[in-house]
Amino acid sequence: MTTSGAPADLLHLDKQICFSLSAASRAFNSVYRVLLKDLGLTYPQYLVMLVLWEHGELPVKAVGEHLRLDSGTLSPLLKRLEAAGLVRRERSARDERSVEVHLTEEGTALRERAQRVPQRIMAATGFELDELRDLHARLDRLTAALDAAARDTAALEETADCP
Amino acid sequence: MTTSGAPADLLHLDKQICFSLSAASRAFNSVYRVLLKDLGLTYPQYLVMLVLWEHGELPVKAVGEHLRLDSGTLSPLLKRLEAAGLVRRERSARDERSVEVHLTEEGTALRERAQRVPQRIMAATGFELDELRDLHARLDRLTAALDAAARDTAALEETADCP
DNA sequence: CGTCATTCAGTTGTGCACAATTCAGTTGTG
DNA sequence: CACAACTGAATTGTGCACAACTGAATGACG
Repeated sequence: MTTSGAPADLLHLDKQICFSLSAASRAFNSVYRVLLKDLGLTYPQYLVMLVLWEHGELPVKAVGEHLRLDSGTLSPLLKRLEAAGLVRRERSARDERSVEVHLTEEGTALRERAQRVPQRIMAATGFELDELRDLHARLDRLTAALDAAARDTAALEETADCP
Repeated sequence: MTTSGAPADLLHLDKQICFSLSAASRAFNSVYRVLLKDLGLTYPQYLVMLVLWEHGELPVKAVGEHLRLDSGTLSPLLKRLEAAGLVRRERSARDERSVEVHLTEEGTALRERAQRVPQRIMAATGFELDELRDLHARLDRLTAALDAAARDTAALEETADCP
């Protein structure tokens, strides 16, 4: 595949598609930011709280697996949640390497106030529930494919010239 | 609308949907990161270059409008592109407030090597062109709705209790 | 003509994402 | 038991997103 086989059109299309994903992500982020300001949470902090509300106490590692975030992102984020009084972090007794994240009473209580967030987000999207679910499914399929491609870096490196 | 009207299910669904968007965005980012390493570009830098390749020289302001990014993000990013020798920044003669971003020869030449990126991305997604276009359209519609909602913060603040 | 609001780029500060590294704790193997 | 390999969290450094602010240049209006 030579470069001349890929017209500028493709670059233009790429701009539209990759831009629309990052724009959508930032737009979502910005709407969540407004709604979450009341709760004193950022969007990633909200995601962490959702995981904890759903599963109760979890090791940092497990939180990271649910959200695909590593310790480099989670450690400072969890410290901020702890400083805000929403969680406690405690070294696990059975494995001293592991740190368990517990909800405080305040953290548990915040769930009540968070209940109204999703509906307001849905209202802001103007999408029907079905449509959101459909989008959700597509995005997950996309993510799975991209992850597979990223994991197999070598294959990705060669797609351009080794069929 | 009371909180008891919003069952925990909605929080669970919200987790799935908002998580899948941020996950998709990060997965895309990570695949682009691999492909763009060759070109010495990050993903946002690539977006800026796409805009410049398409439109030629532009004031910083215009670049920001194309990508919905503000000067706080663009100023340091453009400095890095300048340090890499891909663009020059020059105060506009006719309006000294404005800074025009020009492609250098090197920046223009990079376009050739960028041509192959979109196809490799598409291969990584495993999506057909039509499907990507469809996703693109949905995401844009979503972004437009979210932007409208965010812009009208007051309305958003009230959706929960003031019909 | 001078003042004042606006516009544009840049800076500062906070928070997130991620790669790379560090370090303590754990586990497997000889 | 000893030692190597691994694991989990934290730290460091780079870059992006965005809010809030600064400061210079412009333009409008009295």
